[in-house]
Amino acid sequence: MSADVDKVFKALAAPERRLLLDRLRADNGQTLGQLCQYMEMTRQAVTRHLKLLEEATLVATIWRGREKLHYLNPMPIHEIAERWIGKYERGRLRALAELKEKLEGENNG
Amino acid sequence: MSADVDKVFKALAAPERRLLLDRLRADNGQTLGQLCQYMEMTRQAVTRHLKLLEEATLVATIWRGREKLHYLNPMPIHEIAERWIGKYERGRLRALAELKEKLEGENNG
DNA sequence: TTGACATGCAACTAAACAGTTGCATAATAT
DNA sequence: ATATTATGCAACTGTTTAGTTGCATGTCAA
Repeated sequence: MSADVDKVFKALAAPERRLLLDRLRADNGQTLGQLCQYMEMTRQAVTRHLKLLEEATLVATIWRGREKLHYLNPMPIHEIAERWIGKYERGRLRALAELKEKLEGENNG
Repeated sequence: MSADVDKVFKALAAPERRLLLDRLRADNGQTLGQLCQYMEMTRQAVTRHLKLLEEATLVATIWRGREKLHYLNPMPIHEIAERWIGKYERGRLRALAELKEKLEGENNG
């Protein structure tokens, strides 16, 4: 059901791929050709980035004739926010206070 | 103020580094030696992972004598949740519905 | 049915990354 | 003072990743 967390994190690690997601968020259902317009690299390179996004299930595709439409799937990002980042949000202030105290204490002592 | 987003995403991309963060979350302020116990690699390799986490400001360190203490800084994760993931959460259901509709439509048509 | 177009697939290259080994330095303990 | 401990730094290696070029395939339009 949920995409492999590691694939999602790895897919999100490259700014080029985050840009592709941003473009789909702004205008969903774009073709490869359209997405290439924003990218400073060959079509084939863009294809690879999209493949990684697809394998992380961050993007789903549909063929329409000879065109391939790309759709954003926000679920994996949602799941990371819920399950992984949420874990770090709980106790965030505690950790921050602890960190601040330590840093200040060591500097003065 | 806020860490470079790209560094944070890249730092989070490796499961080894996420494990280190998990260990610090469970027990903050550990030394390099302690952190090495959880990792199946040399001390020097762990040092590099910690360096990347530190450069992403996900970890802050203090020297205590010859020991280096490592503290989790949850702020960058918080900021990513707020500024980046939040952007995708807004309109999440819209995007999901749109995706579902497209997928089903094309399969039947 | 031919030409243009949208895309896929594969081989290659260059750069980035993760890990190793070996040696150096500084703090602690005896 | 000396040995031990905790760590840093640098060179090297193997693997992964990002990008390129070239060619193949299928769809659409004239």
